[in-house]
Amino acid sequence: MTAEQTTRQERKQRTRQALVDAALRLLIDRNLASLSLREVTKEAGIVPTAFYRHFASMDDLGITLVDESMRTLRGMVREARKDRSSSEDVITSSVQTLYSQVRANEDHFRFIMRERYAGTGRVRAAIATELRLFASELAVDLGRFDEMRAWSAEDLRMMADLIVTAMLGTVMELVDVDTADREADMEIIRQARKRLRLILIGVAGWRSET
Amino acid sequence: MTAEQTTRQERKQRTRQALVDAALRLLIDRNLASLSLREVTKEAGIVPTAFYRHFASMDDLGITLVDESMRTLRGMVREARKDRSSSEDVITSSVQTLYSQVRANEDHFRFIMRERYAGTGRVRAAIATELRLFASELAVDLGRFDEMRAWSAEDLRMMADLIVTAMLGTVMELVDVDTADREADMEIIRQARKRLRLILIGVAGWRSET
DNA sequence: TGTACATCAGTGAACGCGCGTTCACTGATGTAC
DNA sequence: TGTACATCAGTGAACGCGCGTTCACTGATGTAC
Repeated sequence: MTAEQTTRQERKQRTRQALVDAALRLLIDRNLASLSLREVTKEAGIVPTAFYRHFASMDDLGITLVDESMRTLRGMVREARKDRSSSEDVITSSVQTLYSQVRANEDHFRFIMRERYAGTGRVRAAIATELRLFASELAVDLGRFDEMRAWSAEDLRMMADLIVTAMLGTVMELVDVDTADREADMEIIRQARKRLRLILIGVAGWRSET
Repeated sequence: MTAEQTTRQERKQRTRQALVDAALRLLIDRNLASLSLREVTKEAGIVPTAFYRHFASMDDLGITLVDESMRTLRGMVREARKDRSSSEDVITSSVQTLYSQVRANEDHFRFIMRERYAGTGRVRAAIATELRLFASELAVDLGRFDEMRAWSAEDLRMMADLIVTAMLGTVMELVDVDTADREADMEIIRQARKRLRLILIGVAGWRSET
């Protein structure tokens, strides 16, 4: 009734997002390779042929999903940096940030975890590249801590990989569809903290061989 | 020419194995959900309808693949126990065992890594159960070391999970199809050793909170 | 503001294809006598 | 050893279905004058 005008461009963008969201919804308990173009368009409420107005192929949509999900992941790190400066316990605040970010963007995290190894071709490669970049940034961050200022780049990188792997393990536990028991969340968080703590003790005692 | 008699039962078993092997071959760069019954039978050299003489469904074949692959994994641990007693360096011998076992059974390890998160329903559940069992056994093993005799069951379990996760990460690196550069193997092994060493330093310094 | 034309997101019919599954069958192997 | 019948792994035709993709279309929005 009010004069809200939506441009053709705006509505196209909205349909495109509807396709992305529909795909993420359908990917909750499936993987990309088993998802058909027709299913996605049906879920999004458009006709199959209209898909091509937005993506060249399902593979193309997959890349878009990687991009969008990775933006969420990077947003999490930004969030973690903020929280870290406001708290004294690095472990507790990092795990807490991880938890709230995962819960707020379950679909994105689940998609990345699932396609990381299962994905084919470009999608898998895109995730691998992004995660490598992600670990590199973390390594740089770690190098700023007093305890690790003297570490070699390689050791920092190993350390970052270990943390990323442990964190992704926690993400998987949180995002697992079969474990819908939300009361178990606190237990998962507790384990995540313990795991990080053990790694940090290892770090404190680390003397490189090389 | 020589009187080699093969029973009907033997030949049936052989065809069944041909189906399993065909599936593993096709799963090198795909996941189970995207594999069709007709593709498997074609690769195995039989007619599609004959599939049902051996498996009730593709899901059923999937469970068989999990069983067979997990037998390989358990075989690896048995091998590791043997090697360990003959060497003084636990880390070096364990990683060496892991390496040779992965290289000798690439298809099995790749299948497990891929379907661990990507798999649907029964297959995914079967892998999760087997890996949990696997970590439990490792926890018991760890409890026998002098340094960890006083550890709580929970701490031992966390420790085992951390090791399993790190090891599976190494397996994935080794088994990755995109990284066909076999000269990089030694580098992966070196990193795996470093990672384990850092974890063990953490263990040495560990004092439980609870 | 009004008109005439261009753009283009979404439609709907149609295509050929591979899919899982059914069914009646074949013919070699196994078994009973 | 020889015969008659039973078993059953593998065959091949047939089915209905959902798939990705093509194409000509519609009608609302955008643009030029």
